[in-house]
Amino acid sequence: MRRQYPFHLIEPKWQRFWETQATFRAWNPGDDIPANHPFAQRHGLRGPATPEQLPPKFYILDMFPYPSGAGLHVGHPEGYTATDILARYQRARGRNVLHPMGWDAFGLPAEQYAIRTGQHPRKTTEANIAVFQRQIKALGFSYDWSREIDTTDPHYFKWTQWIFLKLYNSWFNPATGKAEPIENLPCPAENADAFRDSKRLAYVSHAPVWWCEELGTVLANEEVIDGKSEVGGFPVTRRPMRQWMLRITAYAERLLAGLEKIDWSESLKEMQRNWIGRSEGAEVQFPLAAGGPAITVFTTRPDTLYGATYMVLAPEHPLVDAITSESQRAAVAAYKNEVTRKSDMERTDLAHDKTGVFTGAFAINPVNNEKIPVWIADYVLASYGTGAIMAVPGHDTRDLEFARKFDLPVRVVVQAPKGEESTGFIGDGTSVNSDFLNNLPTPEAKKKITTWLEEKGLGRKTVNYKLRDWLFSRQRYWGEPFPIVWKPSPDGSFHHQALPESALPLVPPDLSDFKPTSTGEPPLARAKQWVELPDGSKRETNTMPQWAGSCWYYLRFTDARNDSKFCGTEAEQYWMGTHPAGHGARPGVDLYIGGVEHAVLHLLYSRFWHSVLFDLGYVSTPEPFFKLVNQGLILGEDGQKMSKTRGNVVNPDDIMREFGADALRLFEMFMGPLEMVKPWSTKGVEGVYRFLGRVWRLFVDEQSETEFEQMQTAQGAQNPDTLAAIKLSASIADAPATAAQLKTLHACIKKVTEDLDGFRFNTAISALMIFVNDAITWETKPAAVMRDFLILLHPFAPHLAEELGGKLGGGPTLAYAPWPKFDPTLLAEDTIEIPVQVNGKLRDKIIVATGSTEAELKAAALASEKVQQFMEGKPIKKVIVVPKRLVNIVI
RNA sequence: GCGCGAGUGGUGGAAUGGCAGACACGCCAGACUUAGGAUCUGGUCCCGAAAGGGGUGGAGGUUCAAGUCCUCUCUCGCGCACCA
Repeated sequence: MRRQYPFHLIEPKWQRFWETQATFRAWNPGDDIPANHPFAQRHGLRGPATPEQLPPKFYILDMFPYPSGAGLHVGHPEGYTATDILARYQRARGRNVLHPMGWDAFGLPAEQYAIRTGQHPRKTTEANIAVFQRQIKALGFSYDWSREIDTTDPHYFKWTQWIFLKLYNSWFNPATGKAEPIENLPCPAENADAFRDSKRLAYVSHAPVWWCEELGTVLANEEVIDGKSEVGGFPVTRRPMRQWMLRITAYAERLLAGLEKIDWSESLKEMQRNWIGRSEGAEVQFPLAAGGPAITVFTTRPDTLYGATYMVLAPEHPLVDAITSESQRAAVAAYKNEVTRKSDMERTDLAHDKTGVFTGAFAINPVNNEKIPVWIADYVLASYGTGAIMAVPGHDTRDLEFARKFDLPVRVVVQAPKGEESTGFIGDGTSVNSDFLNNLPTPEAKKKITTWLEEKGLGRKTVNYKLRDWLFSRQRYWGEPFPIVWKPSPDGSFHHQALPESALPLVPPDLSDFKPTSTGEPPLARAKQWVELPDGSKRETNTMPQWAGSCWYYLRFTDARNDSKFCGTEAEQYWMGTHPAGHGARPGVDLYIGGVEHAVLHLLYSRFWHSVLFDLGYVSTPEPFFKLVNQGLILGEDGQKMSKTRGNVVNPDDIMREFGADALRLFEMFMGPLEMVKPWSTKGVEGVYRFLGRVWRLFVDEQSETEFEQMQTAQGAQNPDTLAAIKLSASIADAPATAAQLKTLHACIKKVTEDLDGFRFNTAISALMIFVNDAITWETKPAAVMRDFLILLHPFAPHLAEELGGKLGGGPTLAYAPWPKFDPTLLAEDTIEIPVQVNGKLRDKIIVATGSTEAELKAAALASEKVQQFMEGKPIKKVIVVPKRLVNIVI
C-alpha cells in the first residue's frame, strides 16, 4: 500500500527531538529547570522551584514490563498508549506530569535461558531491555527517560534489600494496628531472641510450601493456580522446607479496609477481598470422649452447634494418629496414604465425590454433651481454619453429601423461610431443636451462642482469613540476594542475622552454572567463597521473588537517582500528593494502568509493603495507587487469545513498519473501551491510518508533497530534514473563523475533553474524525482553528501533530501548548430540531427557536400536519414537553 | 456452586430514561484514473414499491417514554472454588 504520509520520517524525527530536548523531563522540587525548557516557559519558572512554585503534580504510571526475549506484544501498547495520551493531556492542562518507565528484569526466563546456554542472565536481560527500549521508544511515548529504572541494577536493588531489612527489623503491634521497630517489642527475659524472631514481619518458617520440581523453586500461594505453577503450568507439590516468609496476614484487615478509600474497579476490589477471604465466626472446643486434648474447630455457623452430628479432621491434622482407635488404625493409615498420593489437582478436581474414614474416636458436643464420631476426610483442608470442622449435615452442602454417603445422622436446627426445604438449607432462618436458641433468627442465635461459649470457656469469636503469609524466598540465581547471614552457634546450629545497611547492596556472586546444586540447594550455594564468610557464618543462598522489585518501584520513580535514600522525602511528598504545598493533589499515584493478571499478586504485595513503609514513617500516603484501571485483553483477529500455537499473534513492529506508530496508537485506542476485551483487526488499523492521511492532506500542499515524494524516490533519501520541503496548504490562512467553523471546533473540544476526563478514548477519536470530515470541506481553514485541532490531536498522534504544528508555526513543540478552552456560547444554535411523538412513537420533527417555552413547543407540535394525521382526531389525554428534548402527545 | 462483567447491524462499537445504530471496518454504486489494493462522492439495521411496520439475547413489569430502571430467565467471558 502506498504511504498515506511520510510517517517513516516524521516519527524518528520527533522522537529524536523529544529525546535531545528532554521535552518530557519531569521536574522535581529543587531541580535546576533550564529557562529554555518548554515547561519552564509555560509556567514561568527557571532554576530550582519549590513545591509551592511548581504546578500541581500528576503521577501517571504503567505497570512496568518484564523484558522478555519475545519483545513487545500488542497488549503492551494498549495500556501504555492510554497513559501516554493522558500524560500529554495533563501536560497541556498545566500539570507537572510524572510519567516514567522501567524494567522489572529479575525473573525466571532469563535464568532458564542461562541454564540452557550458559549465557549469564545479566547479558540476556540487557539484550532484552535494549529490544524493549527500542520498541517502546518507537511508539513515541512521553516518558521521562532520565528516571528509567532496572530492578536488577545494584543501585536499585540496594533499596529493595533495604526495605527487606525494614521488614525484618519490624513487628506488627496489634495494639496500635501498625508496624513498629523490633526494638520496641516488649520481650520476655527468657528466649528474647526467639520471641523477637517469632514476631518479625520477615521470618523463617519450616512449614510445608509449594515446590515446583520443573522450575526448581518454591512458589507463593498466589503463584499456584489449580495445582500448577502460574509460570509454565508445571505440577507443584507440598514439601516442608526452610523458607523466608513475610507476615502479610498481619495486614489482612488493613488491606481490606484500605480498599474502601481507593478508586479501583469493583471487580478488582472484589478479587482482593476474595483472596484475603475474611470470614467471621467462632472457634469451638470439642473435648474427646476418651479425654486428652480437645479438638478446636472453626465455624461461621455457631448457631448450628446443636446440629453437629459428627466431626471431621483434615487427614494431615496433628491429632489424627493420637485419637485413632486400634481397630481403625489400618483404615486410617490407608486413607492418609491415598490422600498423599493424590496430587493437589486430583484432590480439588474430585471435589464431587466425598471420601473419608472413621477414626474410631468420639468427641463430645459441648452444647448437649452428645457423643459424636470423629472422621477424617480430605474435603477438610489442613491449611484453613483449624484443620478440623464440626459437621452440620442439616445445613451444609458438603457435610450433607458426606453424611448421606456414610449414613450419618442429619438434624434440622434451622427452620428455612416459608416455602423452602429446611434440610440442607444454608441461609439465614430461625433456630429450632436448639434448646435456648430456639426461635431466634440466625444472626441473633450466632451472637447468643458465641457469648454462651465464651462464658463457659468453650470457645470464642474469631475472624479467619484465607490469606496466608507470603512465601518470600526462591531457589534461584537471578534475584535479589537476602541481606542476611547465618551465624554459627556453639551447638552447631546457625542463626540468621541482618546485614547492616552499610553492607548494601549485596550483589550476587558471578556464576557460570545456574542450576541448583546436586543436593537441591539454590544455585548461589555453588559460590562457596561468597557463601562462606571468614568468621564461619554463611550467607543466605535463597533469593527474593520477582515481586520484590515491583513492590516499590513507583516510589523510586519519584527520585530515581537518589543514592542516599530509597527516595527523597520532599520528592515523595510532592509526587504522592501529600506535600503541605497541597494543590489539592490526590494522595498516591493519580492513575495506574495495567493488566488484571496482577490483581492478587503485585497489587496486593505492593499495598502491603507500602503499608509497612507508611507505618514506619518512610512514605506519606496509606495507599500507593489512588486510581487503578485494568486495560482489557486484546484478542487475535480470530477472537481467540493470542498465542504462538494459534498463530494469531500480532507483532507491533510489523504494524509500525507498515502504518506507523501514530496509527498503531490511534487504533489501539479506537478499538473500543479501554477496559473491554476486544479482538484485533488489521482492517481497523488501515481505517485510522487513512484518517491520519486525511489529517495530513488537510494541512499540506499537494503539489509540494508530490515533488517531495518524487525526490524521495529518485534519491532514495531517508533524511527527515527533507520534510521541510513539504509546504503548508494554501487553504490554511490567518483568516477569522466563521461561526460554523468555530462550532465544529468547539464541539470537538468539548467532546474530546470530556471523553479524556472519562478515559473514553474511542469516542474522543471519533470526535476528532468528525472534525476532520467537516474541515476537509472548508475552502479556507483558519490557522487558529487548525492549531487548536492539532493540540486536541497531539495526545493521540503526537508525531503527526508535532510535524504539522511545526509547519503551522507557533513554537518548537506542542507538548506544553495550553489545552483549548471550550466556549459553550459558540455552540448555541438559534433553532433546534425537536422530535414529536404520538403515544411514544416518533411522528415528526419540528424546527423551533432554541429558547422556546413549553407552551410554544406544545403549540408547534400540535400544529404539525403529520402529528394531526396520527392523532386521528382523538382527544388529547396529556402532552409531555421536555424543553430542548422532545414533545410526546398522549391520546 | 459462588462472585463480577457483558449480550445492540455482516464486524468493532455509539447512545445524562427522551430521534437506536455516532465514528469506523466491510460491502454496493459512482467519479478521477493506463491501472486501483490510492483518493473523492453517495448508499448501506430488517420487511415493504411506497405509506408504513418491526427491531437492542428471551419473558414479564415500572413509565407519557426503556438498549438504559426493576423481577425472572438464557448465553458468553473473567475470577474464586470442598475456605467450614
